[in-house]
Amino acid sequence: MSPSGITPSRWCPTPEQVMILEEIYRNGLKTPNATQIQHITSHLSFYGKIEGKNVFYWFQNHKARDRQKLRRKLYKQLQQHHFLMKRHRFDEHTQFFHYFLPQHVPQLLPFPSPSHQKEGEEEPATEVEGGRTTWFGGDEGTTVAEEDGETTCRNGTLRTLELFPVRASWMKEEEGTSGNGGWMN
Amino acid sequence: MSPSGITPSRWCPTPEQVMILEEIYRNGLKTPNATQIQHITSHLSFYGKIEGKNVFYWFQNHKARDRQKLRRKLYKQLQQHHFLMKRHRFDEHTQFFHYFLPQHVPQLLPFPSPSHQKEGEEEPATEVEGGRTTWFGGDEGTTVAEEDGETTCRNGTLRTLELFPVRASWMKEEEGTSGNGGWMN
DNA sequence: GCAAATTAATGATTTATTCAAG
DNA sequence: CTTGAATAAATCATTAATTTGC
Repeated sequence: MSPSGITPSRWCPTPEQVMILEEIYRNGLKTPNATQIQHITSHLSFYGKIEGKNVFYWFQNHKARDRQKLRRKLYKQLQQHHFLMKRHRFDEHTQFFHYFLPQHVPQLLPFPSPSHQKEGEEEPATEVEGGRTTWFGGDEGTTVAEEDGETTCRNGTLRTLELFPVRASWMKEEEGTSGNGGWMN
Repeated sequence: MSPSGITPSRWCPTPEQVMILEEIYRNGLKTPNATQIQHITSHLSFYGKIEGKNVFYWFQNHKARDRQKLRRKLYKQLQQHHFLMKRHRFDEHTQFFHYFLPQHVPQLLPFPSPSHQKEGEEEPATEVEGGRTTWFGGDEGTTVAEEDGETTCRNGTLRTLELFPVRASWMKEEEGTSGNGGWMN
């Protein structure tokens, strides 16, 4: 590659360029027209080499991956579709409330199968999770510590603890896939 | 510290819990789903009182403040480049200028709130703050057209020369068409 | 050294966006 | 055009660090 000198094979956006593009996108411009592309390009060229097609492709890819991500999320949530029941509580408008709506159903199925790609949308190439290793006890969630009255706020018993498998399989789940199971009761 | 019997009003993570949470985060888990939150919670409960919502909020806050930190950093970079002051001379009579640049670029980076200066960073004192996003709100003289899609071609009043052929389908919302309108250079 | 006063961190809530379905 | 669900941004509130005068 790079036959003549130091010509990169493809556009390498600078952090500023990415940031500005994302901000433009977030502000509502999802598909710029030609004029907009031209102007965005000329402004971004201040931060590095860039041409119109880079901007065009960036918006196309960004929008596509946005939709893809959201669709995958919705798909996973549809897998657990049963437990979308309304509860009426005083805090039902809070963020974490919506997060815990489903009860214990996520445990029924260990996890979404690693090969559950929906039709054409994927790219995850996630290294497959190994055994599901339900290495957590029967703790059922909340407040498992004993109530000894001691608040135990930042008890200084800092010792070299062996971290439990923090790079275990379940952590490798992709970001943004926050399916809502019942983590709160 | 809270004396015995007094329940602290909020979760006070132990150093072990914080360490483990940070380790998990660093290893790539930014938004745990409900099942993951359950697992983390039940394991962290070994080190002290904790419940699911604490884990949930911890990740939310940690991720948000990570982003915030990074955004501040990039903001400084942008600031030293004087991006906000830079304007291209030929922009000022164009559609792009009116509906894109002046209102939106200044608020590209919602930098930290002016009330709380975190780590010795001074307010940039840019006076371009008030404008609310008037993306498509041409209420005054700029009401030439709905300016998405066919640009200025409604009445046949093509005022200036077209820098780009503004007609292609990819301008609408259609991204299936890979044919460019000749804007690629 | 020691608390009151002040400031910085951070846990917990609220508000605004976003996408897509109805 | 409205609504649901998810979540990021912004904000509120409380705890911890620290400064300060004695």
